[in-house]
Amino acid sequence: MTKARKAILARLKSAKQPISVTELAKQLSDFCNPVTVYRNLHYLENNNLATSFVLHCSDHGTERYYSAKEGKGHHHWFHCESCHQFIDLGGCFYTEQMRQFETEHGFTVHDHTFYLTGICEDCKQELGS
Amino acid sequence: MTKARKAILARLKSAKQPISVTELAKQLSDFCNPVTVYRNLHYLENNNLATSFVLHCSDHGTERYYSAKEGKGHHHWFHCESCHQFIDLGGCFYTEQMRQFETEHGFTVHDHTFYLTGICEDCKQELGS
DNA sequence: TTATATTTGCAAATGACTTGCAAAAAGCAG
DNA sequence: CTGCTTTTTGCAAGTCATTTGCAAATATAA
Ligand SMILES: [Mn+2]
Ligand SMILES: [Mn+2]
Ligand SMILES: [Zn+2]
Ligand SMILES: [Zn+2]
Repeated sequence: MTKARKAILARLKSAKQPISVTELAKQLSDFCNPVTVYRNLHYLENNNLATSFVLHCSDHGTERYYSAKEGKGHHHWFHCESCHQFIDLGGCFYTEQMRQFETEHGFTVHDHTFYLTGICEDCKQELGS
Repeated sequence: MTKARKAILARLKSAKQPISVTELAKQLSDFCNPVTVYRNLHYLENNNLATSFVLHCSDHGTERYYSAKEGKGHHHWFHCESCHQFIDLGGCFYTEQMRQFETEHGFTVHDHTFYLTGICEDCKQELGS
């Protein structure tokens, strides 16, 4: 495992929330090239060391966010469109319902996306109201 | 209301599922410019005549999909990554849970995204297995 | 119909993400 | 350690959805 690879994985592990590639590349900018970040994130995801999802935020547009995959299963998140922090909503609670949909409609689910966007408690206060 | 606007809204209304801007622009290509499609979709959404969401499909990448907003509330969808058709999962059933999350975490939800991706029944057969 | 406001097309820009290619680093055998 | 093979990296350039500036065309108001 190369040092760029190690650094990226370490950064993902130390984060308590998903990070966008843009942000990650910025943080590692004097360590490696953005292209290397992209390539290694693919590598990490293919090797089950990381997971990602695509989220659209009004300020930052559409980006892919990554987290390290350490034991704990699939989580869902709330994203604050003011401070851009994520709040963990806990483990996935849709497995049952997805099975239901599968039998009901005959399709096979490969993946699912669920997230909330809005304003977090702290930002509500800072922005008054 | 201009004729481009009317044509776009008509197309959205006649569709029984969300359409990507790319697809919509292609369908209306000898009628108006893609830029006009983009601009009018923004107009329609701002005026509550259409809704949209961003979805990532392995084949087509990340795109925004639009539907006409005719009475019926917010729906969720399954997207087939083989034939790229959407299957309606019915009206939104998360309002209750979102209120729950709001009180639990103190944030205010402005929007939410939920969708499934996979292979539809027909495509499973065609692709054997 | 004329004046004013809005919309359209075209060309160019943006921004996330990918790709070709040659140099650099990592793995491996001796 | 050393020479050799494989993988990874950086750089430049490309792709693709979406946006923007600007002047011409169209719609709306007077
Ligand atoms: Mn954000
Ligand atoms: Mn698709
Ligand atoms: Zn916040
Ligand atoms: Zn299908």
